[in-house]
Amino acid sequence: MGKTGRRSTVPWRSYCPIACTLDLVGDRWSLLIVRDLLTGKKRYGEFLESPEKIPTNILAERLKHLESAGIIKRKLYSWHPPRAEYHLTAKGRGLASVLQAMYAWAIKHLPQVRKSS
Amino acid sequence: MGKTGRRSTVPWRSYCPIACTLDLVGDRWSLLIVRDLLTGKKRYGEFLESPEKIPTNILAERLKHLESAGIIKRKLYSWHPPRAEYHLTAKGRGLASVLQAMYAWAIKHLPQVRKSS
DNA sequence: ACAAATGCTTGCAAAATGCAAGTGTCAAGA
DNA sequence: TCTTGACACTTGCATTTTGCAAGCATTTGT
Repeated sequence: MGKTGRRSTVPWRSYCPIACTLDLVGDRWSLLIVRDLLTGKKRYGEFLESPEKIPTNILAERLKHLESAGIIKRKLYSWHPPRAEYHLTAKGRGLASVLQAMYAWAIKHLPQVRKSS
Repeated sequence: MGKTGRRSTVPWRSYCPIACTLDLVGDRWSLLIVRDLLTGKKRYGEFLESPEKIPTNILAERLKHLESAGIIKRKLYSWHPPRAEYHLTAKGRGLASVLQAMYAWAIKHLPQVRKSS
Protein backbone atom coordinates (compact mmCIF):
# COMPACT_ATOMS: atom_id res chain seq x y z
CA MET A 1 0.00 0.00 0.00
CA GLY A 2 1.14 3.53 -0.78
CA LYS A 3 2.55 6.25 1.37
CA THR A 4 -0.83 7.42 2.59
CA GLY A 5 -1.99 3.84 2.90
CA ARG A 6 -4.32 2.72 5.65
CA ARG A 7 -4.61 -0.60 7.39
CA SER A 8 -6.25 -3.11 5.13
CA THR A 9 -5.95 -6.28 7.22
CA VAL A 10 -8.93 -5.82 9.57
CA PRO A 11 -7.40 -4.17 12.61
CA TRP A 12 -10.76 -3.24 14.12
CA ARG A 13 -10.44 -1.38 17.35
CA SER A 14 -13.34 -3.40 18.73
CA TYR A 15 -16.38 -5.34 17.57
CA CYS A 16 -18.74 -2.50 18.41
CA PRO A 17 -20.86 -1.60 15.35
CA ILE A 18 -20.21 2.10 15.86
CA ALA A 19 -16.46 1.62 16.18
CA CYS A 20 -16.34 -0.65 13.11
CA THR A 21 -18.26 1.91 11.07
CA LEU A 22 -15.85 4.62 12.17
CA ASP A 23 -12.90 2.37 11.32
CA LEU A 24 -14.20 2.33 7.74
CA VAL A 25 -15.53 5.82 7.15
CA GLY A 26 -14.68 7.78 10.30
CA ASP A 27 -12.30 10.28 8.81
CA ARG A 28 -12.72 13.80 7.52
CA TRP A 29 -13.25 12.88 3.85
CA SER A 30 -14.82 9.49 3.19
CA LEU A 31 -18.40 10.47 3.95
CA LEU A 32 -18.06 13.60 1.83
CA ILE A 33 -17.21 11.39 -1.13
CA VAL A 34 -20.28 9.28 -0.35
CA ARG A 35 -22.34 12.48 -0.15
CA ASP A 36 -21.10 13.51 -3.59
CA LEU A 37 -21.92 10.09 -5.03
CA LEU A 38 -25.41 10.28 -3.53
CA THR A 39 -25.94 13.63 -5.20
CA GLY A 40 -25.00 12.32 -8.60
CA LYS A 41 -21.28 12.94 -8.91
CA LYS A 42 -19.35 10.12 -10.49
CA ARG A 43 -15.93 11.24 -11.59
CA TYR A 44 -12.62 12.12 -9.99
CA GLY A 45 -12.72 15.65 -11.33
CA GLU A 46 -16.22 16.20 -9.99
CA PHE A 47 -15.20 15.24 -6.48
CA LEU A 48 -12.32 17.71 -6.67
CA GLU A 49 -14.76 20.50 -7.51
CA SER A 50 -16.71 20.14 -4.25
CA PRO A 51 -16.38 23.19 -2.00
CA GLU A 52 -14.31 21.35 0.61
CA LYS A 53 -11.40 20.99 -1.86
CA ILE A 54 -10.15 17.53 -1.06
CA PRO A 55 -6.45 17.11 -1.92
CA THR A 56 -5.86 14.94 -4.97
CA ASN A 57 -3.77 12.31 -3.25
CA ILE A 58 -6.28 11.92 -0.42
CA LEU A 59 -9.09 11.52 -2.94
CA ALA A 60 -7.23 8.82 -4.85
CA GLU A 61 -6.41 6.95 -1.66
CA ARG A 62 -9.95 7.19 -0.27
CA LEU A 63 -11.50 5.98 -3.51
CA LYS A 64 -9.28 2.89 -3.38
CA HIS A 65 -10.09 2.36 0.26
CA LEU A 66 -13.84 2.77 -0.24
CA GLU A 67 -13.71 0.33 -3.13
CA SER A 68 -11.81 -2.26 -1.12
CA ALA A 69 -14.40 -1.82 1.63
CA GLY A 70 -17.17 -2.61 -0.86
CA ILE A 71 -18.80 0.79 -0.50
CA ILE A 72 -18.14 1.98 -4.05
CA LYS A 73 -17.44 0.31 -7.37
CA ARG A 74 -15.02 1.64 -9.95
CA LYS A 75 -16.02 1.23 -13.59
CA LEU A 76 -14.09 2.23 -16.68
CA TYR A 77 -16.18 4.21 -19.12
CA SER A 78 -13.29 4.65 -21.57
CA TRP A 79 -10.47 2.29 -22.40
CA HIS A 80 -8.18 4.69 -24.27
CA PRO A 81 -7.45 6.77 -22.35
CA PRO A 82 -8.48 4.89 -19.21
CA ARG A 83 -11.26 6.90 -17.58
CA ALA A 84 -13.21 5.77 -14.56
CA GLU A 85 -16.58 6.40 -12.99
CA TYR A 86 -17.45 5.57 -9.43
CA HIS A 87 -20.79 4.25 -8.21
CA LEU A 88 -22.16 3.39 -4.80
CA THR A 89 -22.89 -0.24 -4.06
CA ALA A 90 -25.95 -1.23 -2.02
CA LYS A 91 -23.68 -1.15 1.02
CA GLY A 92 -22.61 2.37 0.12
CA ARG A 93 -26.17 3.55 -0.49
CA GLY A 94 -26.98 2.27 2.98
CA LEU A 95 -24.84 5.08 4.38
CA ALA A 96 -27.47 7.56 3.19
CA SER A 97 -29.26 7.16 6.50
CA VAL A 98 -26.11 8.17 8.37
CA LEU A 99 -25.72 11.24 6.18
CA GLN A 100 -29.40 12.12 6.59
CA ALA A 101 -29.02 11.99 10.34
CA MET A 102 -25.95 14.26 10.19
CA TYR A 103 -27.80 16.62 7.89
CA ALA A 104 -30.79 16.87 10.21
CA TRP A 105 -28.55 17.32 13.25
CA ALA A 106 -26.60 20.11 11.58
CA ILE A 107 -29.73 21.94 10.45
CA LYS A 108 -31.05 21.81 13.98
CA HIS A 109 -27.90 22.52 15.96
CA LEU A 110 -25.32 24.29 13.82
CA PRO A 111 -26.18 27.90 13.01
CA GLN A 112 -23.52 28.27 10.34
CA VAL A 113 -24.86 25.71 7.88
CA ARG A 114 -26.84 26.47 4.75
CA LYS A 115 -29.60 24.12 3.77
CA SER A 116 -28.49 23.41 0.21
CA SER A 117 -25.50 21.28 -0.84
CA MET B 1 -4.67 25.16 23.09
CA GLY B 2 -2.29 22.27 23.73
CA LYS B 3 0.05 20.35 21.53
CA THR B 4 -2.65 18.14 20.11
CA GLY B 5 -4.98 21.10 19.79
CA ARG B 6 -7.42 21.47 16.94
CA ARG B 7 -8.70 24.53 15.18
CA SER B 8 -11.09 26.43 17.39
CA THR B 9 -11.78 29.51 15.28
CA VAL B 10 -14.44 28.17 12.93
CA PRO B 11 -12.46 27.16 9.87
CA TRP B 12 -15.32 25.22 8.29
CA ARG B 13 -14.37 23.57 5.07
CA SER B 14 -17.74 24.56 3.64
CA TYR B 15 -21.26 25.42 4.75
CA CYS B 16 -22.58 21.97 3.86
CA PRO B 17 -24.35 20.44 6.88
CA ILE B 18 -22.54 17.14 6.40
CA ALA B 19 -19.15 18.80 6.15
CA CYS B 20 -19.79 20.97 9.22
CA THR B 21 -20.83 17.93 11.22
CA LEU B 22 -17.67 16.12 10.17
CA ASP B 23 -15.61 19.20 11.06
CA LEU B 24 -16.91 18.81 14.62
CA VAL B 25 -17.07 15.07 15.19
CA GLY B 26 -15.54 13.51 12.08
CA ASP B 27 -12.51 11.92 13.65
CA ARG B 28 -11.79 8.46 14.95
CA TRP B 29 -12.72 9.11 18.57
CA SER B 30 -15.32 11.82 19.20
CA LEU B 31 -18.38 9.75 18.34
CA LEU B 32 -17.12 6.89 20.49
CA ILE B 33 -17.09 9.24 23.47
CA VAL B 34 -20.65 10.28 22.60
CA ARG B 35 -21.58 6.59 22.38
CA ASP B 36 -20.15 5.99 25.85
CA LEU B 37 -22.04 8.97 27.25
CA LEU B 38 -25.27 7.69 25.68
CA THR B 39 -24.75 4.33 27.35
CA GLY B 40 -24.35 5.88 30.76
CA LYS B 41 -20.64 6.44 31.16
CA LYS B 42 -19.74 9.72 32.80
CA ARG B 43 -16.15 9.73 33.97
CA TYR B 44 -12.70 9.94 32.46
CA GLY B 45 -11.71 6.56 33.82
CA GLU B 46 -14.84 4.94 32.39
CA PHE B 47 -14.09 6.20 28.89
CA LEU B 48 -10.58 4.76 29.16
CA GLU B 49 -12.05 1.33 29.94
CA SER B 50 -13.92 1.06 26.64
CA PRO B 51 -12.60 -1.70 24.40
CA GLU B 52 -11.15 0.71 21.82
CA LYS B 53 -8.56 1.94 24.35
CA ILE B 54 -8.44 5.63 23.59
CA PRO B 55 -5.08 7.20 24.53
CA THR B 56 -5.28 9.44 27.59
CA ASN B 57 -4.08 12.60 25.90
CA ILE B 58 -6.52 12.18 23.02
CA LEU B 59 -9.37 11.66 25.47
CA ALA B 60 -8.50 14.81 27.41
CA GLU B 61 -8.25 16.86 24.24
CA ARG B 62 -11.50 15.51 22.77
CA LEU B 63 -13.42 16.17 25.97
CA LYS B 64 -12.30 19.80 25.87
CA HIS B 65 -13.15 20.05 22.20
CA LEU B 66 -16.59 18.48 22.61
CA GLU B 67 -17.31 20.82 25.50
CA SER B 68 -16.27 23.90 23.52
CA ALA B 69 -18.52 22.67 20.72
CA GLY B 70 -21.46 22.54 23.14
CA ILE B 71 -21.92 18.80 22.76
CA ILE B 72 -21.00 17.87 26.32
CA LYS B 73 -20.92 19.66 29.65
CA ARG B 74 -18.29 19.14 32.31
CA LYS B 75 -19.48 19.22 35.92
CA LEU B 76 -17.43 18.87 39.08
CA TYR B 77 -18.88 16.32 41.45
CA SER B 78 -16.11 16.82 43.99
CA TRP B 79 -14.20 19.94 44.88
CA HIS B 80 -11.40 18.39 46.92
CA PRO B 81 -9.96 16.65 45.04
CA PRO B 82 -11.36 18.12 41.82
CA ARG B 83 -13.32 15.37 40.11
CA ALA B 84 -15.41 15.82 37.01
CA GLU B 85 -18.35 14.14 35.35
CA TYR B 86 -19.34 14.65 31.75
CA HIS B 87 -22.89 14.86 30.45
CA LEU B 88 -24.39 15.26 27.01
CA THR B 89 -26.21 18.47 26.23
CA ALA B 90 -29.37 18.44 24.13
CA LYS B 91 -27.14 19.09 21.13
CA GLY B 92 -25.03 16.09 22.07
CA ARG B 93 -28.04 13.83 22.61
CA GLY B 94 -29.15 14.81 19.12
CA LEU B 95 -26.21 12.83 17.77
CA ALA B 96 -27.95 9.64 18.92
CA SER B 97 -29.71 9.46 15.57
CA VAL B 98 -26.37 9.50 13.76
CA LEU B 99 -25.07 6.71 15.97
CA GLN B 100 -28.27 4.71 15.52
CA ALA B 101 -27.89 4.96 11.75
CA MET B 102 -24.28 3.78 11.96
CA TYR B 103 -25.32 0.94 14.24
CA ALA B 104 -28.04 -0.22 11.87
CA TRP B 105 -25.72 0.06 8.88
CA ALA B 106 -23.02 -1.98 10.59
CA ILE B 107 -25.44 -4.71 11.68
CA LYS B 108 -26.67 -5.01 8.12
CA HIS B 109 -23.41 -4.66 6.20
CA LEU B 110 -20.44 -5.54 8.40
CA PRO B 111 -20.14 -9.23 9.22
CA GLN B 112 -17.54 -8.74 11.92
CA VAL B 113 -19.67 -6.75 14.35
CA ARG B 114 -21.33 -8.09 17.47
CA LYS B 115 -24.72 -6.76 18.36
CA SER B 116 -24.00 -5.72 21.93
CA SER B 117 -21.96 -2.67 23.00
C1' DA C 1 2.27 21.37 -33.45
C1' DC C 2 0.54 22.90 -29.25
C1' DA C 3 -2.57 23.80 -25.41
C1' DA C 4 -5.96 21.95 -22.42
C1' DA C 5 -8.48 18.32 -19.94
C1' DT C 6 -8.60 14.17 -17.19
C1' DG C 7 -7.09 11.13 -13.71
C1' DC C 8 -3.99 10.30 -11.26
C1' DT C 9 1.24 9.90 -8.63
C1' DT C 10 5.16 11.84 -6.10
C1' DG C 11 7.85 14.63 -2.72
C1' DC C 12 7.92 16.81 1.29
C1' DA C 13 6.51 19.81 5.29
C1' DA C 14 3.16 20.18 8.87
C1' DA C 15 -0.18 18.33 11.87
C1' DA C 16 -2.44 14.61 14.35
C1' DT C 17 -2.02 10.31 16.66
C1' DG C 18 -0.41 6.86 19.91
C1' DC C 19 2.49 5.15 23.54
C1' DA C 20 4.72 5.48 27.87
C1' DA C 21 5.84 7.86 31.70
C1' DG C 22 5.13 11.52 34.93
C1' DT C 23 2.33 14.88 37.96
C1' DG C 24 -0.81 16.64 41.61
C1' DT C 25 -4.51 15.88 44.81
C1' DC C 26 -6.58 13.36 48.12
C1' DA C 27 -8.32 8.89 50.90
C1' DA C 28 -7.40 4.86 53.28
C1' DG C 29 -4.58 1.51 55.51
C1' DA C 30 -0.18 -0.08 58.13
C1' DT D 1 3.12 9.38 60.03
C1' DC D 2 4.36 7.00 56.12
C1' DT D 3 3.15 4.71 52.23
C1' DT D 4 0.14 2.95 48.75
C1' DG D 5 -3.25 3.57 45.50
C1' DA D 6 -6.94 5.77 42.82
C1' DC D 7 -8.25 9.42 39.83
C1' DA D 8 -7.75 12.80 36.27
C1' DC D 9 -4.97 14.42 33.72
C1' DT D 10 -0.21 16.40 31.30
C1' DT D 11 4.16 15.88 28.89
C1' DG D 12 7.69 14.12 25.65
C1' DC D 13 8.55 12.04 21.69
C1' DA D 14 8.30 8.71 17.72
C1' DT D 15 5.21 7.31 14.11
C1' DT D 16 1.50 8.07 10.96
C1' DT D 17 -1.61 10.87 8.34
C1' DT D 18 -2.67 15.03 6.05
C1' DG D 19 -2.28 18.78 2.84
C1' DC D 20 -0.04 21.42 -0.68
C1' DA D 21 2.31 21.80 -4.94
C1' DA D 22 4.15 19.91 -8.75
C1' DG D 23 4.66 16.35 -12.17
C1' DC D 24 3.13 12.69 -15.48
C1' DA D 25 0.61 9.98 -19.16
C1' DT D 26 -2.95 9.90 -22.43
C1' DT D 27 -6.00 11.88 -25.60
C1' DT D 28 -9.00 15.70 -27.70
C1' DG D 29 -9.59 20.12 -29.73
C1' DT D 30 -7.52 24.05 -32.70
